[in-house]
Amino acid sequence: MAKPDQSDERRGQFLPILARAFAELGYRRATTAELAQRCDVRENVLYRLWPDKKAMFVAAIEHVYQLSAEVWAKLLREGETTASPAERLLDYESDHLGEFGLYRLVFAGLSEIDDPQIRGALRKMYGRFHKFIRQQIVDYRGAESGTTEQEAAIAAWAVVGLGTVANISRELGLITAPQRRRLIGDTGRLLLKGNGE
Amino acid sequence: MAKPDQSDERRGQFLPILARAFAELGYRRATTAELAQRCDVRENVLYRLWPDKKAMFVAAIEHVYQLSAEVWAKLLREGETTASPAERLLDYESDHLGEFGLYRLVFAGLSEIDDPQIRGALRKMYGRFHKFIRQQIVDYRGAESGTTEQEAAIAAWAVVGLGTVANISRELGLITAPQRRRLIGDTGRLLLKGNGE
DNA sequence: GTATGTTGTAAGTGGATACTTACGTAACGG
DNA sequence: CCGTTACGTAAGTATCCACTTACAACATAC
Repeated sequence: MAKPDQSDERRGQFLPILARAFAELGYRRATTAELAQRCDVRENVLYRLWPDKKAMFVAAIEHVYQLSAEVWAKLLREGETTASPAERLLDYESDHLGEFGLYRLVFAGLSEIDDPQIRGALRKMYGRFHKFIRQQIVDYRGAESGTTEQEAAIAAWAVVGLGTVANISRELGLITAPQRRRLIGDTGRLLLKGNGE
Repeated sequence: MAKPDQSDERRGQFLPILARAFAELGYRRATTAELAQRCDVRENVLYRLWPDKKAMFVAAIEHVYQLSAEVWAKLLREGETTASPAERLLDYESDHLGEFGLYRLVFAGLSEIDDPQIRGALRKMYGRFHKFIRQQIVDYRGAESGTTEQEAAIAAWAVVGLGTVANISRELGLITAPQRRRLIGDTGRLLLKGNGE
């Protein structure tokens, strides 16, 4: 009887813009007025698509994680024989670390960590990220290495820490690009292998 | 001619309270009204001690870093012979990780990273933290190991990442206390040793 | 004692901000 | 073609917050 609901399409259209705004400005400074302006609409248009600002932020985190996950999955599928999948991931991130601004969204979220919804979104995101890396470690080491789930999980957290500190030190201008590449590439391989037995 | 200026004492008295407030609430949500209430004074009393809210935050970061640094220095001085200083630090942090809330202040600061003053304070803090750890690594490995400054610096960043991710995953409830201890203790030792040669 | 500067109390201000309401318009289905 | 519903624009509101101002009480140096 009336115009068909195109809310989903519009959400998909605005999400990259919202994600970029939150990544650039942080949660508080990304005001709803600013968000609307960047989307080239009025504020209430955004409020028709999401119940509140928090929901926009949570959706942005989801969106950016999906983007990263797709890139990694593609990287794993396009199997070159020169290196193991895990090493290919490391080499890729050595050069493209955080290109979607995922970490800046995480930083923005961490300062709102007391909010249950934001906390939940971060938990989910970190949980999936960690699980993905842990699987890569298990695959890399192979069944005969005797690596326990526990050991792989801990090594995976260390790798996540590597990515996090690489982003922080880059944001603060405390590390050069070659150092960052060595940090991820070399230290990443060290963590990948583990302590040998 | 008048009352002597006791500003320094008062700043010292308020700083721990401010640091705790910023750590608990984050930068934006720690309003000046809240800060004043926790210090049991009016807002303008704080504004007589610091020019603005940013200066209070920067001072809080300094304060908390000093606290942590003093604890570590004491730990190094009280030399037990059972383990190397670096290992003692790791073991200590395995149990007392982030007890002064330094990381929560860092998270609060990271979302305000575009502000030059806050960025500067974080830079300084991270720089000194990293330098301290790097020195521990150099001392641990010894001159005969052939470890370059570069290698020690990169390993030190990895250790900082370990602490960072340990705090994040703890905040998000994604890691248990024993796992955290192994993450810092075991993986910390792996990074301390490096790749063997 | 008194001039001088410090400390405490109380109230306020200007601006920002998340979110809402009201209303005109246009597109689709029957 | 017409009723229903989505969509766009504009204005508004209530609240919050960093920071200020005005002023009284008080302690010290001389």
